[in-house]
Amino acid sequence: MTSRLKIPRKSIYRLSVYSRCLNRLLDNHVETVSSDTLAKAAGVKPAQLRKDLTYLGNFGRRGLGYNVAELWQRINSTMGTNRLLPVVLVGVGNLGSALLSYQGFAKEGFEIIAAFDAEPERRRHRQSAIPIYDMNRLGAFLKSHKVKLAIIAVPAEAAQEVVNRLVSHGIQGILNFSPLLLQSPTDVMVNNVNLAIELENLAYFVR
Amino acid sequence: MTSRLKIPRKSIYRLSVYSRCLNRLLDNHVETVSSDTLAKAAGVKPAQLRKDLTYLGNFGRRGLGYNVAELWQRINSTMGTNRLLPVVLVGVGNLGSALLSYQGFAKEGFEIIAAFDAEPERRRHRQSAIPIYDMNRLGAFLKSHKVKLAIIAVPAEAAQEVVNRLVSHGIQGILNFSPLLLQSPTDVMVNNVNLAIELENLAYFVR
DNA sequence: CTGAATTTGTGAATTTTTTCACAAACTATT
DNA sequence: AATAGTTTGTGAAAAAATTCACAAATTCAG
Ligand SMILES: NC(=O)c1ccc[n+]([C@@H]2O[C@H](COP(=O)([O-])OP(=O)(O)OC[C@H]3O[C@@H](n4cnc5c(N)ncnc54)[C@H](O)[C@@H]3O)[C@@H](O)[C@H]2O)c1
Ligand SMILES: NC(=O)c1ccc[n+]([C@@H]2O[C@H](COP(=O)([O-])OP(=O)(O)OC[C@H]3O[C@@H](n4cnc5c(N)ncnc54)[C@H](O)[C@@H]3O)[C@@H](O)[C@H]2O)c1
Repeated sequence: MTSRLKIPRKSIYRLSVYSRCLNRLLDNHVETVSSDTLAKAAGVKPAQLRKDLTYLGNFGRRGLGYNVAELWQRINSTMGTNRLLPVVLVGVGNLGSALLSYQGFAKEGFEIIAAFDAEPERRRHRQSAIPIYDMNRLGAFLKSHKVKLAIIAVPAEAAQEVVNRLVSHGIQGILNFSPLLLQSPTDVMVNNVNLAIELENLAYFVR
Repeated sequence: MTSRLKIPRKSIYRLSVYSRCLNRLLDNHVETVSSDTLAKAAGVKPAQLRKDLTYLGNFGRRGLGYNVAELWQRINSTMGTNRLLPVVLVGVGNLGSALLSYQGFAKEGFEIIAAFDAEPERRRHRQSAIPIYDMNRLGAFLKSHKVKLAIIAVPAEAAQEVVNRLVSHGIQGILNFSPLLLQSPTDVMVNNVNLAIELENLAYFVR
């Protein structure tokens, strides 16, 4: 299938997981993998894995399994994770600083190319190759660089205003850490990471 | 319904969201709210909100809506978020430090009562009311305090080993930040927070 | 080359989740 | 107390997601 088939959101999440499992197989120089083995590693049922993969075409070999390198390649080109994607960060407080100094993003396909804060001077002591700018430079920066994704780690009170500014400057995807439901146009996607809700969920099922 | 009905996982997540919306209504001294209004605030359809609430019993008033205080009370007692829940943190690096200094958890019903790190002395300079212990004190601590939940923010290489230790000392719910799928007994619940996967997801749907 | 053993790909069946749509219950107004 | 207007609660319908189960394709051992 060369046409761009609509892949369900949940499948996209799982494809990311599969890709990470494949990384480890590649590291171990494993050449082929069956849906059974890969599914176990990814924590899903084999039939689901196979169904997910049909969105990318048919390229498994019956009786043998999938070629690890090819599968990896297919998933990553579908997900667009072949190239390093630029991201901006807004809010360099406790959490933002941790994100800034995190080396893992590069390995996972992302690069925070700049950070912004209402009080950048307070943040200057943090040594880092990534520049931290004042918020008044946000518009110009987003205009000159073609960034589509942003992470916001500002206090809840400021989050909606920051979203509005990001949206007005063309940001299309936002990862939000503030524990607040943010309003945004339908063509701008906001993914929320709410640690308290995750903990609450654990607490409920634990008893 | 007084019997403990099984509430679906997705409903539990949404109940957490509703609870947060209700907090704001309480702050504003709003007394009643309709499913329509609350659903809009929570970003769901009214029918879904009502269906979710039926797991808690019937206590809306037709023609009027729900009493905000009562609804809040019912959700929170179902979720067990009336009392402050103790949590331990393992790994006080960049991310763990941010979590430790986060004041927001208390407001959301959780309290990090202790942190553990393989190199606690490196972490001592961080001033905080929360003690940071060496890993060899983990077992004794978990035995004396009755903690069921843990957050792990250690490097990926160490994550599985930490899970094993936590599980062996009776931890039943784990919030995992390492970008790795961890093995655990079926009666121990692990929720993963994987920022790279969230970003990848955004990136895909943004283009 | 043969036959047993694997493993994919996928329609169909099943399960889960969401949405619809409306009677019943209540409010508010006059 | 009658009427008009809301809003819940919920079966039933629809949609979405998962799982089953098996024919077809291929491998592999001898
Ligand atoms: N720290 C955590 O572990 C943690 C955990 C869960 C959720 N969160 C959420 O993440 C967000 C950040 O938390 P934090 O602990 O890093 O907070 P923080 O107060 O340490 O940092 C917030 C930063 O945002 C900057 N800021 C404030 N208003 C701004 C604006 N209008 N524009 C740009 N920058 C602005 C501040 O200068 C500060 O540097 C909060 O919404 C918090 O609720 C944090
Ligand atoms: N920092 C981020 O923004 C970020 C973002 C996404 C994911 N993560 C993940 O979160 C985890 C922590 O990230 P980080 O940046 O804070 O790492 P870090 O290296 O700054 O901190 C890790 C801490 O864990 C401690 N540690 C190591 N081995 C241990 C063990 N066996 N037992 C107990 N403690 C041990 C170390 O002493 C250190 O203090 C990693 O798995 C990382 O991939 C971090």
